Amino acid sequence: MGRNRLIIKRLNNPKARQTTYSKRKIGILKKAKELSVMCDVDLALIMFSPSGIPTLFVGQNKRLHGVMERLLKMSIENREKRRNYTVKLLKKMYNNTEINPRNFSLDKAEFLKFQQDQLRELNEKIAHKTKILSEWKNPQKINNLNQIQIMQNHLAASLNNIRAKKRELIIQEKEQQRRLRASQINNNLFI
Amino acid sequence: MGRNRLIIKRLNNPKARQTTYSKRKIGILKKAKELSVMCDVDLALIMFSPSGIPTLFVGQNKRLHGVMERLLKMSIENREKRRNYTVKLLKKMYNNTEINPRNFSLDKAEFLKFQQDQLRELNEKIAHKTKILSEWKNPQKINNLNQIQIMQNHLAASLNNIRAKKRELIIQEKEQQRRLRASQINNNLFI
DNA sequence: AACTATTTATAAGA
DNA sequence: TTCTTATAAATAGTT
Repeated sequence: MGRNRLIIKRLNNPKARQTTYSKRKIGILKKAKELSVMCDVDLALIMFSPSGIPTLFVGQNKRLHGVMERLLKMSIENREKRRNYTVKLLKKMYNNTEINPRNFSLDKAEFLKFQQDQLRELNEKIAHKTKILSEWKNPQKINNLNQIQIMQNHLAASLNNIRAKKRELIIQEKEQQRRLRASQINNNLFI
Repeated sequence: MGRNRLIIKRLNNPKARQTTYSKRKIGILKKAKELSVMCDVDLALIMFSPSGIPTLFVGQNKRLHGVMERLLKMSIENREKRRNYTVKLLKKMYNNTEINPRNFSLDKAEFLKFQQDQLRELNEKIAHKTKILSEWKNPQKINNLNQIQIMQNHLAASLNNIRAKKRELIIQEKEQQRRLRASQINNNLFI
């Protein structure tokens, strides 16, 4: 394209490489955007520049978004941490039985099923917590008189507690300001 | 481009959308390949066609490969079809250079990893919800004065709401009892 | 960062 | 889908 026809191979001149990257990056991002809009396509594009700066485009669907963003943030050192986290999680799932992370491919089929159960269970937990949270945020939605009484008592207690905490924090803040002023006065003595 | 200038917006005609996707997909894959080769760039591109068929390109560095493959597993049941399709497409792009299909195969072990990621994500969500819930249950644990004020207002409002709801429920209950008595009296007339 | 001669991509038609 | 071709768009080299 342009003044010359290029053969597609690695540009050896670093300056030319960077320049071409800058230009073509804009080009391909535009293409990605056009494609995702015109054809209503779920699309993700991620690039790491020659100098290591990442560029990300995600079109339409947000399901890809989280994954891509995590990928983007994931630096090499995090990757190790992440692996350790996964191993820890697996251990937990196996009731703290010691497992060799390199060996858990033995009973794949069964483990797959086990994981599916775990996923289902976690999803149920989330749904439950979401429900409870919504009751805390909008307690008037509760329809049972006993539960309402319990919640009312709790809310009243919480309100008292939080007021106390607030007073405490305000006193702390004033005390801090007093000390600050005192130290400033002391400093002035030595000027 | 081509015979006409198009405005970049969603093509409403499904046939045109599919056709344009087919053409532009080849185009953007070529661009991705060129960019990754010429500029020695780590690049990944994933698309889901209007009909749901995923296409993947990963350039240069293999680091991205695993993550991108896991993305593809979102529709693991279409695996064989997709694999053949992608290989065919790539062969075409690269002048029938042989491609090792192994690079595009997705097996149980990899799906397992994908599930692990999902598990991790769900666990993070649960942890987050648990934290928020604990703040609702014990608001005095919050240590930020602004947040405390917000929470206090919310608690006070909730308390009012729940008291109103309680009164409402009590009135409803009394009304119900009154009706019950009334109907019993009516019934007695016919005994 | 702009320009422009050329190459490349692609919309429409077959 | 595939090919053809007129035309729009991208971009290599230059300033």
